[in-house]
Amino acid sequence: DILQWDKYEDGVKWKFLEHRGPFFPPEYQHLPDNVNFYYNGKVVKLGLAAEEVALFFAQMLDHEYTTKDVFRNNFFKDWRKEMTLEERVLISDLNKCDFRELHTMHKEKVEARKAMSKEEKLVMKEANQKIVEEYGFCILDHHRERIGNFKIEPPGLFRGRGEHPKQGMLKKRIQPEDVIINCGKKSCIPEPPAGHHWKEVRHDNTVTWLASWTENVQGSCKYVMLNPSSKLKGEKDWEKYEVARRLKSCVNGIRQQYQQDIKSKQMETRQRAVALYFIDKLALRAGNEKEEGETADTVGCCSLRVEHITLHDLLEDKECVVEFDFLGKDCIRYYNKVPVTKRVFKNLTLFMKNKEPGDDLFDRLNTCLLNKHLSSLLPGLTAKVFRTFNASITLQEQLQQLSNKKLLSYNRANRAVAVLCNHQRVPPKTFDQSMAILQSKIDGRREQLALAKSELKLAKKEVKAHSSDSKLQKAVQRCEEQLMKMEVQATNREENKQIALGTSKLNYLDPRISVAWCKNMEVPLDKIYNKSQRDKFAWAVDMTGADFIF
DNA sequence: GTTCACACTTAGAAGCCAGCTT
DNA sequence: AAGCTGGCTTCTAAGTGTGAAC
Repeated sequence: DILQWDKYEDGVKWKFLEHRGPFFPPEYQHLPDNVNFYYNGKVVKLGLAAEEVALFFAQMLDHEYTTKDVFRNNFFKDWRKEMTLEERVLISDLNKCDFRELHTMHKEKVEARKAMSKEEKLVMKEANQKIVEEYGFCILDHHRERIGNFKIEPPGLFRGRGEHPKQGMLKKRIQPEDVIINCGKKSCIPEPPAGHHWKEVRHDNTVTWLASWTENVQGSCKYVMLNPSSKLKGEKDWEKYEVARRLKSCVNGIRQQYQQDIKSKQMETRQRAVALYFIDKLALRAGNEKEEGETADTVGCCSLRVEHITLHDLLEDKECVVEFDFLGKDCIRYYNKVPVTKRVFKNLTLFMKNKEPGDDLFDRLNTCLLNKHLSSLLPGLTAKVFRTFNASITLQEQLQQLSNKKLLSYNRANRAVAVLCNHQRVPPKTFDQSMAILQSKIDGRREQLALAKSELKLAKKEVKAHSSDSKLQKAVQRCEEQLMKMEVQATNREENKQIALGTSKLNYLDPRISVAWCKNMEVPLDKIYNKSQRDKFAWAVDMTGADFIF
């Protein structure tokens, strides 16, 4: 059933689609009378609009964001737009604003929520479930499917990543009048909230979204779409991995070709070949152009600048080393020292000749040209397929090599992929502390084991009575098992310190590799995938046997 | 060609909660 | 019973890639 993804004519994604429309956050309510905002030491009663935005800022007072100049300036500028004329005349300096009472009130509210009784929490939970039940599902071609993000994003202050020029700007409240509904012609049209109307109701079955609106900070479109567990998303996921498998069968030829292309007389071809070499070898992202000043300064392969690489004829006993140092997606730093072929090295020297640090490394190349070339080599091939392919093939090879210690091996293999894809995380604040605790537990257990062992020895010597013997034997065994478990946990945790495994698991690793491995190793699938991951990969669980090869 | 709009995937942070220890 | 921790969920920003308009 799942394999019928091409059952409709070109571009048609569904025949029937019915849903309740998105769920809107509650309207803002005025602050209680005893909570005050102060300007220049004096109480100022703000109007509804200005007060709401003030509270957004107040809530973030503990966050580093509110100390940054860009954030503060953007916030203040947008906040003033929400003020009445009178408020705007009065409030001209953010430094004279005192939000502390609002901040305290917010923290107390959070505390109060935490301190709720079990019964109260249950009431809340049930109310939430009712909302999910009502708004969280749709009917798509006879199937009831979960919607991913059925809630309209509440207003707040924009939190960009890294040095984002728009951080702190006001993200405005979305009204039904801003929202486009997409549903089937023959379905019930969702009812807008009382007294409101939709911006538009359309019936476009060539797209998969159920509702959309334009966000005011970046001017981009936001969509309400299905959950990853849905059939529609599952089919798309399966297709993605099938393209990657097709790449596997012709990657040798493609590699030979770009090695040849590096010698081309055409500069464009040579740049394309070197870029592809990086994308294949280092799993770099494509690197689309970005509008300057609109977002944080990040790059991918095609948008690398001269300042992002340093060439070393010799570095740490290796010849022809390229040192990469740049900010990638989400401002995650990519730092790597990579020995490359002489030919690549010579070309990079040439590409950098007579250029300033801020100039493009590949001045004749962009992602469009690269992808056009790739799709001529294999239909459906684009730059990002290399990431999927290299991630999945790495997992498969690693699992073959490390087939001894089961779960630890799987995590190691997963980790190798995460390192390749540069999926990082900030180590948890309490990391060192919790490692120390675990270590002391291990030490304690080790002592216990030694004790149990010597007791057993003694018992064997002194008494021949096997009843007490087997009891001690069991104690030793249990101790050993627990010790082993903790040691594995410690190794895992240490090796995972700065690495995020989730992203590759969810987006790059063909789940059929993992399903087949579980079957072969007799490891239960839930040791590898939690509930939502099993739901997302239901298609793979269904179709995969122990003999699957990527 | 170049730009822009659009639709969709990929991403880390933050929030939340169950289950453990103390 | 309270506090902590780690895993899971939610959130939404930030990418990729295509096709139409200019």
